[in-house]
Amino acid sequence: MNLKELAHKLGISQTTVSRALNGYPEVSEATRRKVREAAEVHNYRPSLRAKSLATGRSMAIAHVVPVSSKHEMVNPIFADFIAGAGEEYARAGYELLLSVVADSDHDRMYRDLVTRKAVDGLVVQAPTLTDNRIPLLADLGIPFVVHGRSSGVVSAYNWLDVNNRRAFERATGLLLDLGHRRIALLNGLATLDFAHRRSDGYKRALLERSITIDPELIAHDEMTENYGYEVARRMLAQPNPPTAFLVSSIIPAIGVRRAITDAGLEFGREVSIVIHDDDLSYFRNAGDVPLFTAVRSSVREAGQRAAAMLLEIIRRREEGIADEAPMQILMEAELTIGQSTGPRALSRARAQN
Amino acid sequence: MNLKELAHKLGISQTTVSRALNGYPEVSEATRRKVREAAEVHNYRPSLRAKSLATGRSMAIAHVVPVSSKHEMVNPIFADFIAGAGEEYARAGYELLLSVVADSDHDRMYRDLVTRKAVDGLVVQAPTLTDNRIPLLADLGIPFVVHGRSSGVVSAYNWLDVNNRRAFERATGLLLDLGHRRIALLNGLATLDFAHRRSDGYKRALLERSITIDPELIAHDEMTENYGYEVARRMLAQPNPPTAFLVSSIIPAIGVRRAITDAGLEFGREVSIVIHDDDLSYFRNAGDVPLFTAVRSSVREAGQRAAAMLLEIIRRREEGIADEAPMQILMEAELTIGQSTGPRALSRARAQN
DNA sequence: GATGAATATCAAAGCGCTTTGAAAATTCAA
DNA sequence: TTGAATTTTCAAAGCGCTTTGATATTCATC
Repeated sequence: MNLKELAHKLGISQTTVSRALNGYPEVSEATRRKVREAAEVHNYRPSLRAKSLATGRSMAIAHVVPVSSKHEMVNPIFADFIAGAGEEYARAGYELLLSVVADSDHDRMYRDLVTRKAVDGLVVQAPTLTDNRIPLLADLGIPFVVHGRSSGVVSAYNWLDVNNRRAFERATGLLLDLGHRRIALLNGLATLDFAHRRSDGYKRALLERSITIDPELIAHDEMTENYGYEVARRMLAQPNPPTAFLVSSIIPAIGVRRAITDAGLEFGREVSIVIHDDDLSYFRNAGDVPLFTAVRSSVREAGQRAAAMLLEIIRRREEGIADEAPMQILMEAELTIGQSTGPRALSRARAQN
Repeated sequence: MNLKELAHKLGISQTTVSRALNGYPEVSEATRRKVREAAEVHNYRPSLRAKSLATGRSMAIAHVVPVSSKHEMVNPIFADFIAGAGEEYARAGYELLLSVVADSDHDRMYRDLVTRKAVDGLVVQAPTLTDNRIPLLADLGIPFVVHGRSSGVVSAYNWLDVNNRRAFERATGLLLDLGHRRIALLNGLATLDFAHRRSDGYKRALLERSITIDPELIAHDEMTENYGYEVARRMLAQPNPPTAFLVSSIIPAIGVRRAITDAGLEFGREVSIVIHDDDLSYFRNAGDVPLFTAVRSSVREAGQRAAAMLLEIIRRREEGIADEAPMQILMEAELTIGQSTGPRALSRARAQN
């Protein structure tokens, strides 16, 4: 059933049917009701393709999720981010186009999506230190929002980010307050911008207390469980092992915990952990006293808000509202104390048994 | 730059340009080359919307991923499944449309996607025991592939599944061979079909050895880390605790492991675990001797093969090849021994210390 | 009852591509 | 050299919708 047939069936022009269904005012309530009923009865839905060709809008947003070219991995936190964004898109009648693409092909992918007019807007995930996707998209002139920031990009753009520096500065501060001096940082991939902001926060807190930074205690990699395990195991076997770990995600933190217990040490007593908690739905760090002490920021909420921001940008552009200052949201992480942290005094005492 | 402009620029008709770019034979090599070059220079890409309207194909596949309505969770294994499928789609020039929708809205979503002609095919995820999406899609007459099966659906349909029954029968058999008699099963949501097949395999293995099934040792829920932890903790505190756990995913298994060590028991010695391993990229159960003994089947490969199957079905339909028997692939899981299993004799001896 | 404004409907053009059926250009055989 | 066969190109129709500009209808006003 298409528009033509429906109009014919009703003995009304296509114009009127189209207007009736799209809520235009220049159609009488009587006909509007008749049209609505007929559409319902015959289960009529306008063809998306025809509609988007006619309107010039495709009512779709693309998320290009990077797949690590080395390891062919796709980060599970995207699942929650996309769930949040998808919710918002569904509400507004947008579709979500997902491309899983090796980092190296991102440029071509974005260019393609834009020049083929596949989508009305884009979300950029996991920006690197100087991410050339940002100038590229700005150049292509399509609305986009970055989840995170790219320190090396000077031009202004729309982004939504967590205050990673502050979060990690606070987390480090907490461990310092507990007396820890050898604090390991298990960070994400060194190419990613957020990892640098986290390092910055960590280092700033240490330097403020005049503690020299030991590069041996800093690791960068894909945030898998196994990475957490292997690095923690190695570090704990050192002559002067860390008494605390700051871990960029709950997933490697699970590995760190495993390494701690494997080494016969007591988690949260002899060795402390603070994590960045994305509030992943399958890894809720919940409970009265959650397992991990954490700086928490829901990635699902980030997805939802990034999507809302993008839709707002698109709306404004369509209404011809002049491009004002770019939209930028900085979310603060909240610190919650769990079972994974304790004073260093105790841990040293125990370790000396 | 659109087709008309490009054709005008070349002083050639749109027809010829279109044919040249789409590789039709009725165009001379000389003009084809000229057209290709010009397209390259002016960065011309045909508009997806116009193309799909003209051809009737939208070159897109939808995956509707269920979000648990109770808990608003989205399963991280979809990330890997979709990565596998996305790879295949990209290769064939298809887009992936992702809808994250509460179970209750699936019907409407599917109906919408089809009647609005948004996609050429669909993948059905996480089928329930008698999943009404299958007859619905068959009725709508659109190509689709089910990841998993639905026991209550009698009509034939295209699916790709792991032999869950066999896998769990083997896994249970292994634990029985090791002398375990109290074996707990931590399954997925009871509404999902795969959970029943796994239960079946488990029960069959027990009954074959005349071991009565203790419903107290069977749990069903969303496969989170916390679920594994809580259930295992409760079971281990029982008067007659299990000596082994069969766990439906590596994620709750991590929780089970936590409960075991929390209880002061030795993982892999006093209490054994066998998992179903989806080979998730961020939770690789790898190494010379992997952490968990597992029946493994890569969900990423499943995604890739399901996508390939769907594209083949679409291809056949387009070429007017008569609808033959539906396509069905049953993948066998492979059993690998890890550090998480040991004989019961030892575990009992230890437990009695 | 005539006039103008407001309201309701319509026919037709256009979105950017593919594809059909016809025409033009080229090749080949006689 | 000519006519048929073949190859190459083209103009125009059509995909299913929205939207423009025009027309028909209703209503209030003088």
